[in-house]
Amino acid sequence: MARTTSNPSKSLGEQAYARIRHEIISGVFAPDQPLRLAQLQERCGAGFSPLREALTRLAAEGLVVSESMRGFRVAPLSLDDLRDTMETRIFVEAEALWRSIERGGDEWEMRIVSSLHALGRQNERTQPDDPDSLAALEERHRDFHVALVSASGSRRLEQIIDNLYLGSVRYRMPSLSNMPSNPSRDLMAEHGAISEAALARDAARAVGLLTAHYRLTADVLSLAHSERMARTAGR
Amino acid sequence: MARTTSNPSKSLGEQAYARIRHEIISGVFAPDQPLRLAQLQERCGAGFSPLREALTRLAAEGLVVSESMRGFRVAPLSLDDLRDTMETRIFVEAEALWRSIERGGDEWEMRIVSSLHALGRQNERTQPDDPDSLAALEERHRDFHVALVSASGSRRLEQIIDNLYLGSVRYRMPSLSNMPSNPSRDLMAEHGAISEAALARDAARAVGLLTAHYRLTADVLSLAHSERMARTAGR
DNA sequence: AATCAAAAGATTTTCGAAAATATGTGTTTC
DNA sequence: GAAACACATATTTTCGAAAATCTTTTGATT
Repeated sequence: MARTTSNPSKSLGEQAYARIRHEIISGVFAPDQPLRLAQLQERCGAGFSPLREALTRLAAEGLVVSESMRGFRVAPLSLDDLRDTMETRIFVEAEALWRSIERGGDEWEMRIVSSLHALGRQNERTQPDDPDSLAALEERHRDFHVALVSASGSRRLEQIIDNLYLGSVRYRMPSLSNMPSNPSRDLMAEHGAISEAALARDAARAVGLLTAHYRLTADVLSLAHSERMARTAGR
Repeated sequence: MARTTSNPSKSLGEQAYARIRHEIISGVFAPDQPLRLAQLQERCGAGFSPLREALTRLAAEGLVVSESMRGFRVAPLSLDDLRDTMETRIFVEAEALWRSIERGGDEWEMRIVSSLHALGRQNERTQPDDPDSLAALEERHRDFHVALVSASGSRRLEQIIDNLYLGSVRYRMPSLSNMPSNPSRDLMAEHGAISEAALARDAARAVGLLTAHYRLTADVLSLAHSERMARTAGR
């Protein structure tokens, strides 16, 4: 079979999955937007079977919703879901961070240091109007937070944290592009302080700082989401 | 199209998903067993597309694993996974129970009382050699534990609890059928005590009892799993 | 006997036509 | 005008053949 675009040694289903996933996260597909097979077939260059497979998988992850015999839609966003997701992240990641501080070794410390460094570098070079560099920044940001909790010793907690991150990232992406440089907030300082407390094995302080970091983020995103909803409703 | 078996107003994909899910949980398909499309096609009477869709969904839920270009297998079981899953259940359900005790109203209390009652009834009439009644008992057991934490107010916690239950139920099913009546354990008494503490709004006691209940279960299941592994390895 | 290559076989993955279902439009009836 | 029905269109869902890929067997060579 002739691959129209490229051959990254991945099945078409995998490619379609990755692509649709990315386009939902980055907002190309808006919340609640119907995902029609014919439309995706053209866009992804794949047949029905791999597309349905990709959508089913995304539905299981919570990025799309599927109604029997009526196809798929991008999963909706809501203020309630944002708050719930962020509070649950705090609850789970606080525990995972605590355990990581107790159990983490050199590898864990190295991962924190290096991911924090990479986050800072990407932060310097990111242009607010360049979607690619924003996506890269988000990736670094995720890597840092994953690194913090990566020594919990629990595969299950890791999976839960992954899924909760996925549930929250869609609220952040539009904020990133609309808020070039946040005035009253020094994100790198917050990240640095968390990292410092974690490496000093001060679990209580690290967890407190992480919690505050997420609560602040939740507030910022809530505001941005509400404004976006108000703007969209008036169209 | 002529449905060979029945028409429960569900798509073939849904049917196949429910069936394979049930057969993995109940042990018809053993851990690590390859799931070949041709075999499933015959057994489920569905074509490739709905079957792949069902398997993809089960893979996202963690019941099967998928290797690119090499198909699907039933997800393996392990002592580590069992321990991790049960400890994570304790962590998450303890929080959800605490919140439910704080927030639950009449509906929550009614749900606990009625599901406990139904669990007791099913417990009386269950025959250890009847797979159907064992499945019904497991269903009642699940309903009771879901009821306990059903007033947490967090959709995310509920989803996590659902998924963790799914991750642990496969370890319980074989134990149920091999241990007709557990000698040193009165499960109904444990459930009754948890229910009592929850309804009395004694959060600390309820959480303590629930934790002990799950720890005991984890120990029993660990033992049973180890014995099963030893027996299987020597064949 | 061990090693490797090519062929044969088995299995997964993809495609597009056909069936099943949902949605929209117009017509009739009251 | 509103409800009810039939028809036409749009969309999802399913099927089975064909292509792509992996696995095993065969056979030649050292």
